[in-house]
Amino acid sequence: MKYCSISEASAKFNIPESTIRYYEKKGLLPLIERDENGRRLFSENQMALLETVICLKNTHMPISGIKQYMDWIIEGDQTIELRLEMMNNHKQAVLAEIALMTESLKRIDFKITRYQNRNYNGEEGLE
Amino acid sequence: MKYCSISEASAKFNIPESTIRYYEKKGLLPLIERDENGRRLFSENQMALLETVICLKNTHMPISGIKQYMDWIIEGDQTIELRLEMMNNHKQAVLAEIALMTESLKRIDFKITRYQNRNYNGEEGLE
DNA sequence: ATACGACTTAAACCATGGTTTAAGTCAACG
DNA sequence: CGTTGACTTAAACCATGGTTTAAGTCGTAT
Repeated sequence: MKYCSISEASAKFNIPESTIRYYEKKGLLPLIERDENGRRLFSENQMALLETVICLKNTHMPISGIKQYMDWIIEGDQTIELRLEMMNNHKQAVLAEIALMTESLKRIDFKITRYQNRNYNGEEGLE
Repeated sequence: MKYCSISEASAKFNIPESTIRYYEKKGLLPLIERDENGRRLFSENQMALLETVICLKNTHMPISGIKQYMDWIIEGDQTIELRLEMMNNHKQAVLAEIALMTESLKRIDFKITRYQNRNYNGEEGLE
């Protein structure tokens, strides 16, 4: 099994080392091993967990939620129902956010079109 | 022309009055009129501008960016090119963010499926 | 030997985006 | 007349999510 240093993990996922340390301190990355000098060793399992953290972060789950999820993973199989429910809820929240952004983007597109055509016919106000 | 009070604007867009005041203080809502007692009066134009602020906020434009856009609106037609460029750039940023969220959602969906089927065949690690 | 680079820690610091508080003004209602 | 409700202000406060700093340890290359 190959292990990664923090710099390799940082480079692989393109996030600062300081952020990885911060995540560990916040409990998002439990069970990270250390070498004989106290340096973090990321196993493939840990790299997968880090990728999961990033994935949840990309979809705007708060730190507290990610921590809860990670705590449940560590607890083991008896938390699968809880994790399933959490991911289902999160999925709905993400879909709602994407829908809101997509809707807002329509209005932005409308502005772009208006600016491109300079359609100011007196009905449009200031914008 | 009908005017709205801050409480009506708050109710219409479902955001706290304190947030509207904060936006005005930050320069996102310029030229708001006042009645003889100093209370804010939102014209239809102002309501449209507030909706624009909310739209940009929904798509995660920072306050500083929204302020720049509003400043350009106040400046008038000579800033149309700048506004067009800004909205085009912002649109690309929003599309990129939606793409990232959509991609991350795929991984979440994969977890959901795995939890539903309880497919733990020894190759999956802890999750 | 020493200096460099990669790492460690705890704690301080920072930006962003609001929210809350305290103190006050005004108009209308009982 | 007084109190209630809707509003005003400036300033303090807060949560979130990191980032930076300072001081130190280790292994390796010169």
